[in-house]
Amino acid sequence: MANNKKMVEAITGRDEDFAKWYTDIVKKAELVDYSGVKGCMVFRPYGYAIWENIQKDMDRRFKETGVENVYMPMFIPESLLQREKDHVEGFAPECAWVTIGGQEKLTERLAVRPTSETLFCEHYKKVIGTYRDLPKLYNQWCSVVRWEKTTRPFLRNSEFLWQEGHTMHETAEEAKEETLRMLKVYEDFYRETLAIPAVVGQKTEKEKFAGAEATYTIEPMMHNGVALQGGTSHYFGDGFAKSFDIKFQGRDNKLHYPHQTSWGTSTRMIGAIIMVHGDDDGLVLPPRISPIQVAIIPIAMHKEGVLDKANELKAQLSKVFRVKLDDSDHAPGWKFSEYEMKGVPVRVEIGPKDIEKGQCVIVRRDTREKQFVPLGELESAIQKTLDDIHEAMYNRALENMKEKTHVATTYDEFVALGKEQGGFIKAMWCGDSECEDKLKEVTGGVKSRCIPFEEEHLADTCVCCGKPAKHMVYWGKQY
RNA sequence: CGAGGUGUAGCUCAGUUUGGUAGAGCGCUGCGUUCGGGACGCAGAGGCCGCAGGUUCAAGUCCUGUCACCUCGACCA
Repeated sequence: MANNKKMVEAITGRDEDFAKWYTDIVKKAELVDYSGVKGCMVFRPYGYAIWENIQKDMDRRFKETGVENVYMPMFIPESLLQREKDHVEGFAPECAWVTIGGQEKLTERLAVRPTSETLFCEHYKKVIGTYRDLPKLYNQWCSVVRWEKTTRPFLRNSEFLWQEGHTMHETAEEAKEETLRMLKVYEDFYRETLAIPAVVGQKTEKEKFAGAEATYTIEPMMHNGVALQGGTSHYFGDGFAKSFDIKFQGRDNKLHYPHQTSWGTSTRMIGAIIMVHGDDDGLVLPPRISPIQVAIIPIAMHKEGVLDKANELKAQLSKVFRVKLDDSDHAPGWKFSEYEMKGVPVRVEIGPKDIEKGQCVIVRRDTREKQFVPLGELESAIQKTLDDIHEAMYNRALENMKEKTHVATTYDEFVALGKEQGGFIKAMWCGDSECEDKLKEVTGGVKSRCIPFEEEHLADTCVCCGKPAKHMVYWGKQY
């Protein structure tokens, strides 16, 4: 096989057809399978293992801030969903409804939860009585259902797995702090665990969550210049508390409404991993969530001692890493490609020549860099390589994000960038949603992503209407 | 939800125009030879042609309907 040829033939080139490349990876890396219901997918072991590793890491981070896990029912009576006006308007159009139970028609139809604010509120009403009951910091891992028109694995599913945190606080300040604290948890998780950089900031009025007072978001940039809403954190004020009549007796012996937050991330993060890090040969998984961190490939394993040595390495490395020894009778070259397609960060090759010299070969997935390592130093070499890979993956993603971030100071610039370049566009904005509508219209889908925490002053006037600018906004097309 | 496309073996697809015995490559199973970038030989298994109706002596092929998937819009995590 020629040196510069793609190693894996089964996957469409990334720059050739990004959408097809994405679907190829999802299938070939055995992440999911389609089911008989539109937009509902089977998580295969390898795909689910990624989710489990994500859960484990995030869950630890949540709990370190004092969050407790709970589980709410999956059905929401229609009357309950309707208690908060903006909320129901936002979600009712994409609800799945249960109207029959067994043989009986239900007197009130039940929504399959699209999100659980209303259920948490109903419960909080019962368990919050005094300021001593606050804060309440609950999270649940579950699936939710939204009847989407067009679906894509991980990015847009009818049913998807996620976590939703819902908290109640004594004061608005505390709730606001919590909203930003959890956004920071997401940001840290993306950087430290997924090796994905992102823009963080506040959603505009038009883009904020149904029923929220403020919505914050983390927006990573995909390799093809399309943004993805990677997680959101909402401050609700006491709006839901009023709608649901949740009150507590304060330190002043008077009744008060508590202040609320919610925050969520979903299996969409797996889509982000694929689209930020993947290459022409398949997945490239961040080492910290990769189900297999080290794939051991024995070379000429029929030869005396090879398999024994490979097993020995496996036993030794398994104490520290997630390890797979592939002793199937596929040719080594086949195995190389297989684990590259699945994004395994480090491959260890061990063959007769290595054993003779007391060494082995380690190869990193992201750069394919090969390294001969004495067996005695294998563990530390792998640890270092995994850390290096994480670092390099983050830096490449950051580079891509920077490269795809443009500045527009005039309307014409904005339209040209939006139509031709993709990526983020930084531009000033007056604060009117009419300008958001117009820019989206003329660019074919560029929307405001967020107002970043760190704004720059690029110009005095709105890029769209020319009125005085209030904010710098990141704009872009999104999944 | 609008426009277009596709459903035939595990996968990629031919066969549909002109109705007449279900096909290829890859993969899979067994045996042997191989093994440092998707090895080779021989022998095999595998299909209610997405699903439901209809037309016909006869339907993968024609007609209705339906479901799923893909691409592009509108909507959304």
